[in-house]
Amino acid sequence: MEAVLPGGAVRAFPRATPLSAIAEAFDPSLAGRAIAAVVDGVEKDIYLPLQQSGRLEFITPESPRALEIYRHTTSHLLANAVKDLFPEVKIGIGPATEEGFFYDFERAEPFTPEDLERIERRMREIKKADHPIRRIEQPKEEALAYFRKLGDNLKVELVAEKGGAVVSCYRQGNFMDFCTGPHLPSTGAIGAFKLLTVAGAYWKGSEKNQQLQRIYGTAFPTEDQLQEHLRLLDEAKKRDHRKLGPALDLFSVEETAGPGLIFWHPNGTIVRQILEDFWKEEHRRRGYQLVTTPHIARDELWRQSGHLDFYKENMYTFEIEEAGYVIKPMNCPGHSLIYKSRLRSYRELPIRYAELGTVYRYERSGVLHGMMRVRGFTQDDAHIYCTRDQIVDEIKGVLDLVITFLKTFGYDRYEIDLSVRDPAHLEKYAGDDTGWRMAEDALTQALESRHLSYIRREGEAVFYGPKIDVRMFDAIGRPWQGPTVQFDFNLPQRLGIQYVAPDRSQTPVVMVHRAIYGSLERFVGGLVEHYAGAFPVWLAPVQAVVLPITDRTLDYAREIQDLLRAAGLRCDLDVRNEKIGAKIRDAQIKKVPFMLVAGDREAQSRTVSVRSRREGDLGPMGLEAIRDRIAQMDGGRVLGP
RNA sequence: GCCGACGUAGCUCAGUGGUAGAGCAACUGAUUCGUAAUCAGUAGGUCGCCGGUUCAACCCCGGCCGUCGGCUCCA
Repeated sequence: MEAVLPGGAVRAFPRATPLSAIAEAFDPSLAGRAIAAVVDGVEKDIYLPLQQSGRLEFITPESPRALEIYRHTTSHLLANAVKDLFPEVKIGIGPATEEGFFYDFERAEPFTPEDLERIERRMREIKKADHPIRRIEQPKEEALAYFRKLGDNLKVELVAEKGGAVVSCYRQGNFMDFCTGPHLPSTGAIGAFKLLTVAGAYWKGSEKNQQLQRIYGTAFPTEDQLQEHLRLLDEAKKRDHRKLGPALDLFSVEETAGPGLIFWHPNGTIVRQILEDFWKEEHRRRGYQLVTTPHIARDELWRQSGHLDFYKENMYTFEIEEAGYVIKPMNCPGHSLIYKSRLRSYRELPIRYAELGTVYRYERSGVLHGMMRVRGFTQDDAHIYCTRDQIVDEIKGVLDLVITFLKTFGYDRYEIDLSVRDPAHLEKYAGDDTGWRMAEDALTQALESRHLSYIRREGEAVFYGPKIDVRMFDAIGRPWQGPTVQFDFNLPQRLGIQYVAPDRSQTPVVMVHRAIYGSLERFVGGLVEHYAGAFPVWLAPVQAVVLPITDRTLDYAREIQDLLRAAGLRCDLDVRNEKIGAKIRDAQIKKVPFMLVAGDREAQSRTVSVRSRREGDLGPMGLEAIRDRIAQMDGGRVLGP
């Protein structure tokens, strides 16, 4: 029997040699370090024997796959501990996740933070006991009988639904769970872990089912990695826009006015307006026409568009003089009315209508989240109306726009999803087959012509058309919902959006929805976290602050402020009777990019001592020089310090 | 909406049934100072809201509102 490693190394072994022994034979440094193996592409527990010749690969704690195995095994450890402490609890599912792991439990009493501590202590005891973790393959009936006897009805349901005639379970000490594996070879092999929170979660993710208690935790091979992860969580907390936003006086949410409604303060409004101006400029340049549509409209429009059927529970409606009205939850019907206000010829296509349109949507209270998920928000919405042979160019144009924006804001890592129909259920989609194929081809072609890699997601398209979604990653690597481009085969049909073709026939138009920011609220919230509140000069609400050392230089300081203001820069002046250290500290906390210290020396030489919020003291500079430097960073949309 | 936790001064947080506290911020005064907090004083609270228990409630109980962590849903 032969084992082949990825490097090509080959060795012979007696039949049924344990994988761990093979690992050690190949490379003594792997002894006790290999946590699992991949045999001919299938993951196996490390203590299992090799039954026939094959290609082998070993998973060590450093392997990318290792994390998931550690976490999954830790989730079993969690369930094991919970069962020990609360035998009456029924266990649900317990997978590894991106950030750690969880396990769902059914229990009448809620788990308290004290329970979590007890559970964690028990987990450590079981880890210390170092029980071997062993895979058991048994007839489905036996596994069912086992969980039935324990009264673990959730598990019984799972085993019954999944698995073939023979199912695999993993046993450690007195605890056994239904699982495909692989797992670490023993509880002692488990690394560093920590339980984090408990939350409600519906059984099998459906609101119709009972709600279970989900205990979240995270786990890593080493304590250092765990600590680093906790540090990152802490860093994310410091960047939280819900904390920084009000602290930097950007926005607030007012209980009196209602949840999910954003009040943009002067500082936030500066950032917002810069985004709006930049957006308008880029759109006009690319042949978009700006439009403005009303915030309310008769319900008839929404009946025609279909929203009253499929979007009703998200819409605010009211009645005036016996007529029903809707507060707009979307801009597309309005734009389409402008299109339809007269006959359109193929000669005027494509038509691109763009609007920073404020919409209101009822969102369930539990989903609201700072500026990210709100009930009133402004979409940077545009709709492209074109013919079928224009769509590839149009999509290319949108992608170019998207890339420009991502670059400008410093989102240099992103992923693209192409969501297409579920080939198994073509009947649930609006529009004709040729249209869908053309649209999908157009999206693909455009992506490829721009050399953008993407992930094709079958069945992820919405019912009215295929789409491209961009996921952008912020400065600390977290993903954010970014730009989106969607075809719509439904609305043109429902609203009769057509153009007169060269043969004089009325032809349905192709409609594309697209947004770059998504919503100004969400985008600005994202920027706050991306920059940790330290906006680049071009976006900073205050770009520079003049700090006089004493009242003697107050007039000189005013002069500097005026000079910068005259250049169109946003410059504050700290007139408080404070020591320079205190003024600097406060400017640092407000994350002002430049501090301009003006004391007697500077007044004498008509200079300022420049301090950068990131680089500290830069020494004295001439007034015009610093003004020009800041103006250059402003105009050039420089991202640096 | 559902499960759980939380809600005390502008902010961060003490306060376990007997008249509500600190630091920072604010205000006033003194100080005029060189790269992340000068000193002193003053003011600031129907303890989220409503109801109940009690001689007495920030504290115990119930309802509601809001926030947070999730689920579900989404720009």
